[in-house]
Amino acid sequence: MKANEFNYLLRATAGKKTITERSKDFPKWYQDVIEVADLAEHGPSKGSMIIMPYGYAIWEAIKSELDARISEAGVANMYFPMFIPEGLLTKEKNHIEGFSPEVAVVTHAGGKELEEKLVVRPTSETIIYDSFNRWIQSYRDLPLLINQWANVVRWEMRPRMFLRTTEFLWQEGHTAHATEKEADDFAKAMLAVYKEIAQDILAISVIDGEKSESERFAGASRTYTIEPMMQDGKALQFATSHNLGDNFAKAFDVNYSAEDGSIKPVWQTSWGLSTRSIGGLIMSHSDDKGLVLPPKIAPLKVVITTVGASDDKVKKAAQELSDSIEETTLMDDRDISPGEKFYAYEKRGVPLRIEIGPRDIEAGQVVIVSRDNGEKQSVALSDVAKTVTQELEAMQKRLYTQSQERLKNGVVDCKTEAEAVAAVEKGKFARVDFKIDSKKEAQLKKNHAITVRCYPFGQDGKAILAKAY
RNA sequence: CGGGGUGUGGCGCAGUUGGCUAGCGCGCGUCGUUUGGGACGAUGAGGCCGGAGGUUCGAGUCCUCUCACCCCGACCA
Repeated sequence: MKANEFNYLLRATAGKKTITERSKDFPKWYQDVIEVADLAEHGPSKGSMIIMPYGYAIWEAIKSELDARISEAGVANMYFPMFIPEGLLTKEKNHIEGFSPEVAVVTHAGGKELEEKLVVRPTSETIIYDSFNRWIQSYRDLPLLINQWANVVRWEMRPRMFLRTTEFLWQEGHTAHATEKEADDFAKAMLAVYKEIAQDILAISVIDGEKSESERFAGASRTYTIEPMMQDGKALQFATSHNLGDNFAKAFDVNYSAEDGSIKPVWQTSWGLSTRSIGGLIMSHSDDKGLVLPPKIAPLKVVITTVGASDDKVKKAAQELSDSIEETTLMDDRDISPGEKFYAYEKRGVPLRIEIGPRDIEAGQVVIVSRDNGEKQSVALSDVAKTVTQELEAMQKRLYTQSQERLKNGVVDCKTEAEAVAAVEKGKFARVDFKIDSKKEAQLKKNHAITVRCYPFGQDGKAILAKAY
C-alpha cells in the first residue's frame, strides 16, 4: 500500500482484538484491506484505529453528495461545541436515560477538577436546543433548519468495525417548526434524502418505515428509518430521522409567539447518517475477493496495470493511456507479477482495471476488466475513454439491481410467529401483519435475537422482522 | 460487576511429565531467477518468554502474588 492511499483514520474503540473479534461477520478479506492498529504506542492499548485505504475519500464522497442535498433543503451548516455541560444533557428525561450509560465524561481540565462535568457529545440535541431557546422568539424565526458535520462519542461495550465504533463521524440535522405536521413532513423528507443517497449513490436498496416504540430514538415521538438487507440476510439501520414532537421544546423552553399572540412550543426534528454507512457499503456489495465500490463513490475509478514483459515501450503506452482517461486513474507499472497487482486493486474495490502489455500494443487494444463481475473485454485504444464511462455507469446500475433483487427476494410474508422466526433464521426479512406488542417484541429479541426493523410506509401496519447489526 | 480464557520477534502461533543454543508461518532486508491471476531459491535482521517473588543443579514450562488483555452476560444494535 502506498502512503497516499492511507487517508482515513477512525477511532474504533477498545483493543485491537475486540474490534477484530467483534467483526467476524465482516467479509473475511477485510483484514487484508483494513488495518486495525493499536491506538497507544506505549504500554497496554486501550484503543485501536481503523485504517482504510482511500477511506477518507470514500467518506468525503458520501458527504459531498449528502451535503448538497441538505443545503438544497434550505438547511444551514454550523459547528457546535463538542463538550456539553452535564446539566444540559440531563434536561430531557427519556434522552438522558437512553444515553447516560454510553457517555464519556470530562471531569478534569485546566489542571483541576471541574465544578460541572462536561459530557463529550453522544449527539447534540441538548446543546443545540439550548441555542434554539435563545434564537427562536417569533413564528417569523421558524422554521429554523441547521446541520452539523461532526464526530460524536458513544462508549459502547461491543464495538464493531465501522458499524459501531466508539467515535464516529456523522452529520446531524436539527430543525424547529411551527406545527407538528410540518415537523413530521420534514423528518420524512430528510429520510427520503437518505433513501436517495443509499439507492442512487451507494447502490443499496432499502426499506423505509417507522421504528417501533422500543427502538425509537431516546426522546423522540417517532423515528423513521431506512433498512437495507446485507448479503447475509441481516438488516442494518442505515440512517434515521426523528420527529421529536415537542419533547425537547418543553425541556429546553423553546417557545415562540404565534401570529395570534399565544406562546407555543416548537416542533422539532433531528436526523443523521454516519460512517456506519461505510460498513453497510462493504457488507452490501463486497465479495470474497475484497471491496466492491459503486463507481459513483469510488475515489479511484480506473487502474491501469502493465502486464507481460513491461519494457519502456509498455510503460510509456500505459502512461499515455492514463493521461488520456478523464476518470480518476492510477497507473501501476511496478515490475511485480500481474497477479499481485490485480489482487491489490480488487481488494480495494477499484471498479475498472485496464491491462496493457506487449501483445495489446501490437494489436492496438487494451483489456478492460470489471470489478463486480470479473468480465473482460478487449477494447481498441481509440474507444477506451468511451467504454470506461459506459462501463462505470453500467456497473453502478448492476450493483443497485443486485441489491434490489436481494431485498425483493429476501422479504417473505409470514402468517404466524413460528413461520416468521423460521424465515428469519434462514436469512430472510419476515413481513408480518399480526400484531406485535411490546411484550412480544421483547420476547422475540430475547429468544431469537429478532427485532422489529420497522413498519414500512404504505403497508398498512405490517412489520418487518429480522436480525440486525 | 459475575462466569470463562490468554500473555513467547511487527503479526499469527508451537513449545510434552522442568533439560541442553527458544522454534515455526507470515511480514521485513539483500542477491538471483521469474513476471498475461496472490512466484521461487539462497541469505539476513529481529526475543530480558507480561511483571515480581519462590522451588530446583537447571524454569517459557512448577508454586504464590500481581498486572494487562480477551470472550460470554448487562449497554448498544
